[in-house]
Amino acid sequence: MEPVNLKRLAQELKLSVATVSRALNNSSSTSPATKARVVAMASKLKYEPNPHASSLRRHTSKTIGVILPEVANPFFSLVVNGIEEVARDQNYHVLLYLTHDNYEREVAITRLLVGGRIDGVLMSVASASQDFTHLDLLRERNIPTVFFDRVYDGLHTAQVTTDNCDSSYAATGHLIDNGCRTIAHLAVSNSLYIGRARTRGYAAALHDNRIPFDDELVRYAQPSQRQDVAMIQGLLQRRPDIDGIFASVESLAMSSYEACQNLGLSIVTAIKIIAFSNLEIATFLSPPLTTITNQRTLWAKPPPGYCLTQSWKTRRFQPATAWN
Amino acid sequence: MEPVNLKRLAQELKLSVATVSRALNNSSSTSPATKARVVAMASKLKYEPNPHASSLRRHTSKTIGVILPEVANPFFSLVVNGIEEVARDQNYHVLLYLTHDNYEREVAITRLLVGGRIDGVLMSVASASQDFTHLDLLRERNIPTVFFDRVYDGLHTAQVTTDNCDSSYAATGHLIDNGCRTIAHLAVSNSLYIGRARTRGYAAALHDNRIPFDDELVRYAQPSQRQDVAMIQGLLQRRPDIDGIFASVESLAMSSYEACQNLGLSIVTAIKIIAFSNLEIATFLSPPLTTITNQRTLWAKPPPGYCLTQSWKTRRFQPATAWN
DNA sequence: TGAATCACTGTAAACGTTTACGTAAATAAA
DNA sequence: TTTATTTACGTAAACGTTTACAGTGATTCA
Repeated sequence: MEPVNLKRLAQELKLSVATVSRALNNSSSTSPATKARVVAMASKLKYEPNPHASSLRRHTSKTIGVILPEVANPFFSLVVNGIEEVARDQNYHVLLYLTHDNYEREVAITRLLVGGRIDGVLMSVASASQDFTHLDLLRERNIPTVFFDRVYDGLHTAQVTTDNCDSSYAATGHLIDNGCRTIAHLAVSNSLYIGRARTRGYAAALHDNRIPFDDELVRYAQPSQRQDVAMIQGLLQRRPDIDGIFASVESLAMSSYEACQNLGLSIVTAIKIIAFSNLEIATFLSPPLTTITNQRTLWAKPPPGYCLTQSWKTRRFQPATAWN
Repeated sequence: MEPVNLKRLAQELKLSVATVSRALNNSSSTSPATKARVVAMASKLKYEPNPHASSLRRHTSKTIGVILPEVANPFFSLVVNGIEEVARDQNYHVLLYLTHDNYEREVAITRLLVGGRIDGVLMSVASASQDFTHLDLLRERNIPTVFFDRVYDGLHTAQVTTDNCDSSYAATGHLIDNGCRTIAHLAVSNSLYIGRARTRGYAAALHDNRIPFDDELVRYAQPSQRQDVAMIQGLLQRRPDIDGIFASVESLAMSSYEACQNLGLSIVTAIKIIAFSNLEIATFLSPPLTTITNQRTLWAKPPPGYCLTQSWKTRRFQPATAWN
């Protein structure tokens, strides 16, 4: 079985490979007649160009790499959906890599991508990352990079993020307005800009309401969900005065639900929970979870240059809960 | 700025390109001394091989294409997680494509992949597909293909699926055992094997319990979630005798929750709902949703040849609900 | 000593495309 | 008609890697 490539088409049509190639890329200097013959034969033999040959020659792959912590998470699911959709519309391909918040994995993946496999990178940094030198390689090799959500502010590139500090301030304030006085903050990482921003908003809200900042109340995500639950249970047992939880990611909210259930603590009555989340079915949770939702924003056109910070709008307090 | 490729390394080391290539692929016939020199220089210059050149030459890309209806869905999220993990372990790359259950999209994507971009395809067929000729192209071009969950039984390849008929029989039986007599079945598609199998199990359970099969009670998913809710509301209003719903996918269960809420119908008391679902937080739903869970199975080794049907285990009735 | 083997390296072709350049015929301008 | 221009196509090189093959010393064996 002969392969279907340009050479094959050329033989079949008694033309040169170059002419066939030009005809298919509807270059200007090809006669309409042969162009028609070529496309007819191409569709007859179901010709599909070999992308590796083309990428090698053109130095572009029409492929973008997407590096995420995980995909089993409503927020990142939405992100992947959006990325794939836009990519497909532009005839781009999406290579997906998951770090599972593992630093070594992130480094290994980044290294893989600098060989020319992709034309650009979309990335949400792993929360376990402390050292970001591996990301500098992306700029050294001139690979356009956009950070989103969990951004790395060290590299001077485009980034897409929410107004984390502001939203966290509002979320914490919302708990305070509803009577909470001892509010735990469950954070992802303090080496990431996003983590620091959310903690900053939390602290600012406490300060403006004359509530002392208590270091013991700020806890960080563990490597596994199981450990998260244990950590939260421990915290709630050590500090029975806690009457509010501000979770900076959805999974920590769910772990809080589980911890409260295990301890027999009534959510809403005893402890109110608010979280950054994109869970569509938050209303059907028992009790409904108050969420801060990252709204999807569409870029009408690419940003001018690569050093712009675009932020998501966040819609606050979605949906209505039992206590607000 | 000179590019970092084999030629560059060869110049730097005063060796031929071939020797450098052999040293890096630790071929047998290279002296340990030069091999060491080469890898040292490669890591110094942060050399990464160009995958397109390599793929072109080797006729393999170490890349698999994954074609899914969507990713914003706990089941497919889990699937993507698993695929990416195994792929990364084997040094493979994952190209992700989403069909959004759109037939034309699926055809277009399939065509894209036959040009040699990928070494194999993992696919869950779009529910809107009626015609499967586009999939035959995959076999014509000898592209290894594995269908999962929403399988296409026309092509004689490996497929991974749940014991749909059996699980549906059990799920429907579970509703009947709990007193339901008028059970609606919300299905995805009847052109897909999976859809037919699930409906078959539903019908068999009715039959074995001497409940007549009622065509009006079998409804199919609509293009949008909003329309699903409207469809279910319509059904429930037309047929107030419905006391059970068997949803063949999670989103239809969630739409049922919404429909019941809109109509003021009490789930559990008035209507019991059971669904295929991988929603981890199903217990936290109000009321908890009874689910049939697709358990993840690991293939210890690839199947012998490509015409084996491997099935998932399904764990039934997870988690415990208020009514069972 | 000569032939045979071995370890290592270089030469060159190939993978399938794209594209600068050359060339021939056809057309336009003189 | 001759000359310039255009149109359409072919030739060949390039992209970066792999690999069959050949070549070169060095070592081994007879």
